[in-house]
Amino acid sequence: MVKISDVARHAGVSPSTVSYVLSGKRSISAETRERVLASIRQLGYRPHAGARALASSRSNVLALMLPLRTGIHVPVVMRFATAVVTTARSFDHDVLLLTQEEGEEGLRRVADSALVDALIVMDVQLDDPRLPLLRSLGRPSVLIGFPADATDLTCIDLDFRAAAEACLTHLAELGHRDVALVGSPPEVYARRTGFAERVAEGFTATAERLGLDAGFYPCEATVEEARGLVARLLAERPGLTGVVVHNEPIAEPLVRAFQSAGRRVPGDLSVVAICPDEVAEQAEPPLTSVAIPAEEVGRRAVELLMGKLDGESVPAATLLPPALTARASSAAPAAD
Amino acid sequence: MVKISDVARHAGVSPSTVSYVLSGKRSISAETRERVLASIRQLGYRPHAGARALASSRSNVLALMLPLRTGIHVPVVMRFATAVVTTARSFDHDVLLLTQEEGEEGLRRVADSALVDALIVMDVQLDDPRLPLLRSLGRPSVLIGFPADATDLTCIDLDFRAAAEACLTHLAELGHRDVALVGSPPEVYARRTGFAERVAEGFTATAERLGLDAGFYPCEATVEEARGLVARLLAERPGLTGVVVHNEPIAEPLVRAFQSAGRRVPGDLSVVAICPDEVAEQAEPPLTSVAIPAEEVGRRAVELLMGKLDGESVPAATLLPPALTARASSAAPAAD
DNA sequence: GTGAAAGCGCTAACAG
DNA sequence: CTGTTAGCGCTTTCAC
Repeated sequence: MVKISDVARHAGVSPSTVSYVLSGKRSISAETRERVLASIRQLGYRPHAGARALASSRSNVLALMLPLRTGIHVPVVMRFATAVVTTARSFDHDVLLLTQEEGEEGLRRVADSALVDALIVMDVQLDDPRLPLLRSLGRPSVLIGFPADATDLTCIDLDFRAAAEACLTHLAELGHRDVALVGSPPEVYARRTGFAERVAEGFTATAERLGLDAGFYPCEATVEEARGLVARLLAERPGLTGVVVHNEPIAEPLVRAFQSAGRRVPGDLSVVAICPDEVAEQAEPPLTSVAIPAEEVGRRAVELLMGKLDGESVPAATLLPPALTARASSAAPAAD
Repeated sequence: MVKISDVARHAGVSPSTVSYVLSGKRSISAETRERVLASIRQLGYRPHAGARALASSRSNVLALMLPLRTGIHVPVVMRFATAVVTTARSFDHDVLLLTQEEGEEGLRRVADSALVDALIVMDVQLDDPRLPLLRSLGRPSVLIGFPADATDLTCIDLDFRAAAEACLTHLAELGHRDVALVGSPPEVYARRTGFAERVAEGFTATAERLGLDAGFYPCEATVEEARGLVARLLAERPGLTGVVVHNEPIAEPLVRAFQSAGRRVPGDLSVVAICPDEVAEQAEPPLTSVAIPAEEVGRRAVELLMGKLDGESVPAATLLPPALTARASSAAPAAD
């Protein structure tokens, strides 16, 4: 293994000079720098990560804890992860993958052992058991999602309340008066997942403000449950003309079920989804939707973390504004 | 930060004794061990990962390089990843996430800097540019998938050739004589992905052996392409009664398209898929399928790697036998 | 069964 | 602008 002293000898300088060339923490004459860089290249030198972490108390590794539980849409998680890794690399950091199952103990382990410098956690519950730990860890962290009490924490997410509002406003502007929210599976609400609740709140509040007839229906993410719910909706709410879906896997099955029941989409029933753009675009018909900006959330989570690592003060809360894209699944309701 | 010398002082022993208690590399009297462990617990001691890596030249971290390109089914990738992380943890290792985009340079970086002890790479092409690097890296690696030339490499995967054979044998035993393979998108074959080619080979060879009429049809993973292909199949192969699908996203759309064209499944047309069990179970009708054992592949990849790290000699090739589960999408062809 | 001490390879004062 | 040197916290000989 080639080490810093080998490079130093080869370039005719001291080890510290090599170190400073690499870190840029003090100015080096152009010629020495070039000579050192040439030696580094020739010898194929790579600083030893462990030695560097020991000497500098910086590992240049971030922890990313991902959810792998039910009710979470996997492709969205992967897109977050990709954005996090890619952005971390652009800051010369690597990413250590933790599963949600590792819980608080996992976070403590990688933080206390100095394996990572900072942490990103996804799928934050309103009353998440990891919160006290993250506050006391002594290492920067960023939460993707908002807990009930975010004191002393840095959070980022799509503004789900505004997203629900945008969906409903869109339907109301088209003239819909009787609307329903088809939500995530009941277990998601049971464990008090922030984004799911915020959608429900935003929906309810906006419906009230706009004076709409509104109902809220959590739903398992299976085709059968979607069919069952459609049957129920048709029976219970004969005047229903607008549906907001916040449950990726069943968005399309739901449309299918309405069509099987003889309802045209968007002729008789308009559907608006909160889901990734690809899901909305691939659907038949393409769905009007508010996108979940996974890439942007992941990228900005890392940027926030880097700011904190550099000692900057960063905003405690970042709510990304929703963007609604009108597609073929929504239109004015048929005149009675 | 509490360090090993703090623990040593607290327990009234030397640092080396603490180290040996933790590593178990030499025998310690029961009483000292208990005393040391108590001190560790009381002080909340965690060995510094970097210091440990520096002193032992072992980081206890594995690199996992995941594909994020088109034509790959994301949920399957996530299940691999989960299995890898979970298994790695059971061996007291962590997992560093790399994206395929980082390529050879990324692998070299984490290996040469001693950030990781060993590497797992997925989505191996038949002629993968990372192969020479992996051979010369001086660190153990395991490939998920088989390249054309696996000399000096350790590989594991489902036996895709046998999987195709199992599908076709199943159809043949039911009495089908005119069959088709609906394959992955053309780009997957263009970049010579091993598993896709092996399915095609296994299909072709088995069809020949069994004397079946057989055709091979790569297909983009979109609903339109699936519909287009069905139209083509109905026109070109009027006698077709059995289809093997190796393309998760369009398995169900394909069935839908056949049904729209008036073909009953499995009455007129039997469908067998190579896909994860959940996809097969969720489909309507549930699909007879050969499962992709993501969990087992991920777990065993880590086990192989651990064996190599321990200096054991492990099998160079591990081909997991396919398991076909008969479901509602296959039956004997209608009598003419 | 336990301790002392020499590094592991790098960074960051300190010194000039 | 550059060099010298003292650690960073741990593992592992060597010694008893």
